[in-house]
Amino acid sequence: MAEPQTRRAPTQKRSRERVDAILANATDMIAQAGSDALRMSELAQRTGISIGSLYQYFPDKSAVVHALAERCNAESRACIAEGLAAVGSMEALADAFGSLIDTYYALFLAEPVIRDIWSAVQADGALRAMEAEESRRNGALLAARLRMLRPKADAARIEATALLVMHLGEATMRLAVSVDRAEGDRLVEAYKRMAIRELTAL
Amino acid sequence: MAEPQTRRAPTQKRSRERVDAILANATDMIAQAGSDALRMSELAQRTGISIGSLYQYFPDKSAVVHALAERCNAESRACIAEGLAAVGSMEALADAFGSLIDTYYALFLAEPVIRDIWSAVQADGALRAMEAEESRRNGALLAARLRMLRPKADAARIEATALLVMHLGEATMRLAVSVDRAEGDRLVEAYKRMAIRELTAL
DNA sequence: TGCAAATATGAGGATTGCTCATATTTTTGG
DNA sequence: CCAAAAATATGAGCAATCCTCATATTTGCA
Repeated sequence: MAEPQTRRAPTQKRSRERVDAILANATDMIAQAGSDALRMSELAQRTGISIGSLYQYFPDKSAVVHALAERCNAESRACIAEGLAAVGSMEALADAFGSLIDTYYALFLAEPVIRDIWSAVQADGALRAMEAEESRRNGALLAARLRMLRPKADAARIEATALLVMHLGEATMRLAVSVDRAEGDRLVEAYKRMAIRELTAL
Repeated sequence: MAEPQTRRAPTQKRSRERVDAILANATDMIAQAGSDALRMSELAQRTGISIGSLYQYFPDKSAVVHALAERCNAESRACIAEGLAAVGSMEALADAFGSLIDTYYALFLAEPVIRDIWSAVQADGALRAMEAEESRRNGALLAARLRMLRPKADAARIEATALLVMHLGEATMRLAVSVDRAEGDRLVEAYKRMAIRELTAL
């Protein structure tokens, strides 16, 4: 573990502010020109620091993208954990899952840059693996609830279903925000129907 | 249309052979070292041609990846078109769809490099858009059949469902080939159940 | 055969991630 | 309060890589 994203732990206040400024500027750049357009030299210039200082905080470009992705992941992880926290029945799970998807979708719509950050992640081999891990973690979260609610069901099947449902949820979001709003809504609705039916059928 | 992937149309036999050799070597390189490791200079060297010649056939690196992806897309497009060709009832559609997925899955398992080519596509902004187009085309193929079989159903909903089912099929494949075989099989089975249920419910 | 068009070549221009020797600022110890 | 040491900042420049273009070679054709 150690320090996967920042080179030196930003202990001083100035350091933390600087890391925040770097990430904010990186987000702006990606939002404005797409994930392909993130240039380390420009990022340093925008932040008002030298290229060397930028590399003092982030060991490489990948780490900047990683940090951005980690923020998104943390946010959605929190959504998921909170949404599933107090679920005690299959009906409650279906409801919770449905509003979870709605929240997640709203988040994607409100922050279109999330999609571009995802693209940036996909462009980097190491980060793709990290993202797969994240998917698996979210699947495990859902699987844990399902095992509680369906103690008789086959554990492996629960595991696979939970992973699939989460993974396809992400895929649906990315598709939904890339089409016009009305169709995006229909896609999300269809996904919710499918997913909830599959979960309750376990 | 014109010539989206090769700079000059390979009219002479030598040219066609050369293009094939380039693509074969590109496939090998991606298979061996991942999609990040495709170097134009190395590709030229392996093929036994100069870097300049390589650029005579492909306007840029993106075009090489595009050509590879186009081959995969053509193959799966053919699968889909063939599989859905003679479908006359909803039951037949369900069957056809099921074995379509099986075929597609087998293709992915047999050619793991397909996944890496997909990664390479994702790493390029323009190619991502191309891939979205492809997804939409496949969705349209399925939607056409569905409109025949369900003339009363809402066209927009059919459209959205078909697109979603196709898109999630691709997402499922990518996930399934990245985990161990037994779990991959379970994921594909779960997806088939979900998708067929959603289609027949239209 | 001889000329024109097509094709091949690879040195080098341009871009960009990243390093490292040096300079500056901050902290610490007396 | 000062000097030494530690931490941080700087940006010229290295290395890797994509791609161009002026030149050389090969091919097709009259």
